Amino acid sequence: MDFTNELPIYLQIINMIKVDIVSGKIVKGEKLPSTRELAIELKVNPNTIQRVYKELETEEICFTKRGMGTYVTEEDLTIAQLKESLAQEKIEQFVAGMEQLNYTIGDIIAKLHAYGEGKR
Amino acid sequence: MDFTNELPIYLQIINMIKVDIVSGKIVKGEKLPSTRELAIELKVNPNTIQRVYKELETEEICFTKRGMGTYVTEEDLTIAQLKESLAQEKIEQFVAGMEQLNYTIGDIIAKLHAYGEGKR
Amino acid sequence: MDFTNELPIYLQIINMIKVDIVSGKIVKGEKLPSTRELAIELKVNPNTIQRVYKELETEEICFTKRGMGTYVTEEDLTIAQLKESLAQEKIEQFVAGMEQLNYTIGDIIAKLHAYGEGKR
Amino acid sequence: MDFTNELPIYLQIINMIKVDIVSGKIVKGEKLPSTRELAIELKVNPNTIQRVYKELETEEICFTKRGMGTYVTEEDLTIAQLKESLAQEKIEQFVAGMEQLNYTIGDIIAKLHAYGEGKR
DNA sequence: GTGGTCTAGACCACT
DNA sequence: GTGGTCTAGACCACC
Repeated sequence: MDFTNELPIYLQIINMIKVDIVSGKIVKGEKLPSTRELAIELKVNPNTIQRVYKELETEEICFTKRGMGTYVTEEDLTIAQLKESLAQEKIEQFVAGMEQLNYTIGDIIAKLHAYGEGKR
Repeated sequence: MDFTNELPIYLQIINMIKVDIVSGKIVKGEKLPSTRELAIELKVNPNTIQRVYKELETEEICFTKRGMGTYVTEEDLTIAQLKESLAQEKIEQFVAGMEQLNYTIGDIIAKLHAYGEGKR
Repeated sequence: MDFTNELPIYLQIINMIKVDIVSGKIVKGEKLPSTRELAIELKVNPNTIQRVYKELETEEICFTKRGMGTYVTEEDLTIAQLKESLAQEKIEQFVAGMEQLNYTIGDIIAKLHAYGEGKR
Repeated sequence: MDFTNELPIYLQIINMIKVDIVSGKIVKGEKLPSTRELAIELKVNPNTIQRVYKELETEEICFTKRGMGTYVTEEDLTIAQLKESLAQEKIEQFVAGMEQLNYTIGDIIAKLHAYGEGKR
């Protein structure tokens, strides 16, 4: 795990954790590593992880038990919404990029069908 | 125009020019700015632009007339192939990202349909 | 201005600014002091003010122009909602405290009427 | 029970006991815990409780029987006055806070009516 | 000059 | 041990 300079480290870590939650690599209710642990693992300052966890908490993706640690929300709905919003973001970026190349949505869907056939 | 550090600047410029060609912002046969001109415009070292033009020539997307400048290819087919390869790259990245979120290709196509409906 | 230890300093500052906005001491669109300025004025670390401004921004009470400063939102509605929520919070605390003393809401209103008369 | 640093601990305890008396949680004539007992329960120095009881005696809210302990006054009037003064204090703080938000007494009463309706 | 990010290290409250 | 807050000081991008 290393960090490109384009995006703030803390946002990259947030995104990484979100993907892990949505993909099921981290399940609902699971305890996240302690701030110090994760800081060492990712070779960043504990304050950076602290910021990550705090942001995830204000987005209600995680919650905290004082003195116990930080945990992924128990709410399936929240996780489902998170998945939706991450997907929506990717779709918008993708479609915008393709439209820049003069593809219409119809074109894009056609190409995806072809791509799906190709992989089979 | 500014450059993120993730990708070498020259690759970012190459990509920018490719998109402009495919999208029709720069048309076939059109003259590109001189290396010095473009270097100043993008606040970049002229050598970087040299490298860009050389690479575009190697890919047969541009050609150079000695003493006259660098021009976009006249070949529609080359441009069409370029468009294809750029699109293919975007698709692969997009699908990979969505699969990381546990979406299948079928899911993705369905969501794109919905997205297309939503924009109409 | 000094800070009691009960509440984190940054929350106290946030609240102070919110009250100033709601009361009209700071008007919509107005520029807030720079992080460094306010830090010196309140004898606090600039990072603490940074945290304050960031939080106010995520609550959409302020917005930031990079290199220009932090400004109060232009949205009257947001400010009105802020006023509502601050008032609501105070009311709930007050009523809870009074109910602890065995006053009903009816009692409370009666006492407030009397208090209003008394001040006149 | 824990104590914020804003107010001297002994004043916080005094207030806690006053509320318990006014709310009826402790009834008139009832014996209060011994200083040592209460000190242990609240994890506080016994001298602090001594001071609390002494102050409550000065205010004639409690009285002491040598060798028997400290008791809540038998006077209904004293308790009623205590209730009044606690309520008055809360009202003043509340109204001051609301006026800081540009609410008039009329506004406040209207909002309390609405709040009462909402809870019903 | 402005805000934004990050590190280093400290102290606190809670379990 | 956990997270929460705060200070000090650094470097960056933008204006």
